[in-house]
Amino acid sequence: MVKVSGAPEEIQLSAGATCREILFKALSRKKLKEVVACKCQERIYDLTSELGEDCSSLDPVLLSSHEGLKILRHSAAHIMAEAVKKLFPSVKVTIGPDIEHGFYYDFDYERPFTPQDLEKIEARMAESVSENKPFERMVVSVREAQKIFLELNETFKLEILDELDEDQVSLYKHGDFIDLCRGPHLPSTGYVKAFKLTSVAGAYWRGDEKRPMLQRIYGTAFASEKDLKKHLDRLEEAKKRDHRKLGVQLDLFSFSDEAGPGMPIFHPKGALVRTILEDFERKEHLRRGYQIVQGPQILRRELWEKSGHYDNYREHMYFTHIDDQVYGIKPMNCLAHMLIYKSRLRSYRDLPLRYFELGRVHRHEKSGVLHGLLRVREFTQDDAHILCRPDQLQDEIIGVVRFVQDVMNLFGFEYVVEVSTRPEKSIGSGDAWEKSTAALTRALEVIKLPYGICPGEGAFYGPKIDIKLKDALGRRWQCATVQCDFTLPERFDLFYTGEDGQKYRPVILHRVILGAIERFFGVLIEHFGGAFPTWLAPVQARIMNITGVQEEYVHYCAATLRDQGIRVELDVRNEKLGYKVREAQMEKIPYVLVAGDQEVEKSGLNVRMRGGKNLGMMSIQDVVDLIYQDMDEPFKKGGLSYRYLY
RNA sequence: GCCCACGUAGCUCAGUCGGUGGAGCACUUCCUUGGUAAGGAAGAGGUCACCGGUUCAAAUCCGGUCGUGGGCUCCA
Repeated sequence: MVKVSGAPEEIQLSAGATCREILFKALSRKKLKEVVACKCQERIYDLTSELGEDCSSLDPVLLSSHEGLKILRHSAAHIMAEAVKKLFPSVKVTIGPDIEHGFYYDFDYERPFTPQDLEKIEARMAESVSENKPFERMVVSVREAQKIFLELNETFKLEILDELDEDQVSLYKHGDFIDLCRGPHLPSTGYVKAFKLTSVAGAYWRGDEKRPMLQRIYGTAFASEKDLKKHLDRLEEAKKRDHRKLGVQLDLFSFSDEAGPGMPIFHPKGALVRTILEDFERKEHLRRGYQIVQGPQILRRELWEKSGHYDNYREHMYFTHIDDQVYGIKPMNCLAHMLIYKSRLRSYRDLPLRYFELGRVHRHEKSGVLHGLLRVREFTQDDAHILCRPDQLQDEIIGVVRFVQDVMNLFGFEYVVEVSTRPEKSIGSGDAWEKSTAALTRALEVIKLPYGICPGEGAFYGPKIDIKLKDALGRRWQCATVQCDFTLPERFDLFYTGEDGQKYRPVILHRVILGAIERFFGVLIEHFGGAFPTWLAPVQARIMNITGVQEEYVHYCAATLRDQGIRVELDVRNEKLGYKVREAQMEKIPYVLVAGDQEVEKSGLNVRMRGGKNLGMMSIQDVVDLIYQDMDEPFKKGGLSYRYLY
């Protein structure tokens, strides 16, 4: 017997029955139309699959569900591959999975696809959809599959087959297009009601830059035109939040061809926001037992050799010469911190030592990866190195992760946590890697923070916990990170004197909270859509007069607010009030303070909040208190306390 | 670094078949003194990213360089 969720009774399971047959008995015709696959014990099957005897409960997978959408997109990728093969018979197909917001398929072809090609492919796909061809699943031996793909001259498929361990593989066929594929797929092509090809891009075969460059076509597909339109509208919305666009509009920062790519230039308002962020960080670090330090911008090459950077990180470094000496411009801040530790003997009583530096680093990032403020060549890290005894490691990691949580909550960020393990190019013993990886995961388990694992993604000197934030388009960017390092203490021969008078090696944690101020600022702009919370807003209030009569009064008001640390601007231009209000609104200034004759008479200001809400007239001191309260609000939740005043 | 697309005024964008470059906003001046998202008029503003080629003639066609965008790879 099989229990089908959503059906009133259990269904008799006859040998060789397919999912479709069982669902046919269990569900209404109307509901059945929405079903594209079924799920049994966390595995998803095609409707045409036969159910095993052990299947006791069956979940229909609806087209509108997350899983249904993935199947739809994967099938759309097949339909695209079919269309491409028809239009360009000499292409070779490779792989084509569904991805977060759509799908792609990589092709090997003698020339790149043009936007015009995409239109033709889309038209061909539409034909295939209207023919409503069934997807057929076939299970064959690897040998048979090899024969088929050899005949089709699909060499990439043969390569995949060679690497498979299984004896049997599944093939999917719709019309005359056949593909090696695990599935599952839609019952037929007609289910793909709404799709759009979005872009072409180069992509290396198997993501390896030494292998051939393939042509990747990206597309997206939805269960209905309405959903597709909603998605495209969301993309349009996201563009408005793009930090590069807002950076120009709000006059926060710029890039200049003359200065060079990846070199951000902070304008007064952007520089003020980051100054506040940095000021907050300095105070918060001091509060949490860190010590502020500062190292030089360039250090001798020999020191980079000693640390291992010269061997492992050289291609990302810039070098310069002083007299006959080669100096490396720092891409990381650790070196000087090591020297501070070494500058005197350390006792076990001194540990942990937490050295904090807002360190400006330079890294030679490949030209193709630069991206607004989110990837630049010069940036400032809120970097710290914690030197501690092995028995303190656990608590220190927990302290850092808690710090990250507090700060992310302050801004209201959602984040993803990942543990990255040993990469191919790395230094240190296997034992040290294992120990430090375990220390990281154990810390996350202690504070019950869910995490994923990224195999081989660690830094060359140790494993790490990464905390990633999303930008307006949902792309993930690494911000906070905690990295274990058992090798730097050895390379620098760091030690402390233990209780017994013997020498012991300290352990190092490299860690950042915001990560790079530049990147964090970029993500922050997108997170708030440019409307910074009052404590961070470069201009907190704009004061404006209605006519020239009140000009002297608004100058007085501005001076009064400024005296109490409020960041105010004055707008006394000969313009109508509506015009001045509109401008302040577009600049996303939290408070508009208006003075007309009534306000002058009563020594008050009329308060309009960002977004349009009008609070009416208040005394000047009440306005100051209101803004103070607004500045303090985000900190109350987390038990933090901070106010930037000048 | 690799693949594709793009580069016109401070910003957003027109510019046909190759024939001495346009609009809106912003800016300056003048008029207007107006109560919560754009009052009116006039003016100024460009080596069409840069270099080279084809042509009687190039923003426009071709090549190169630089930069930007979307990906790949890499990473905070």
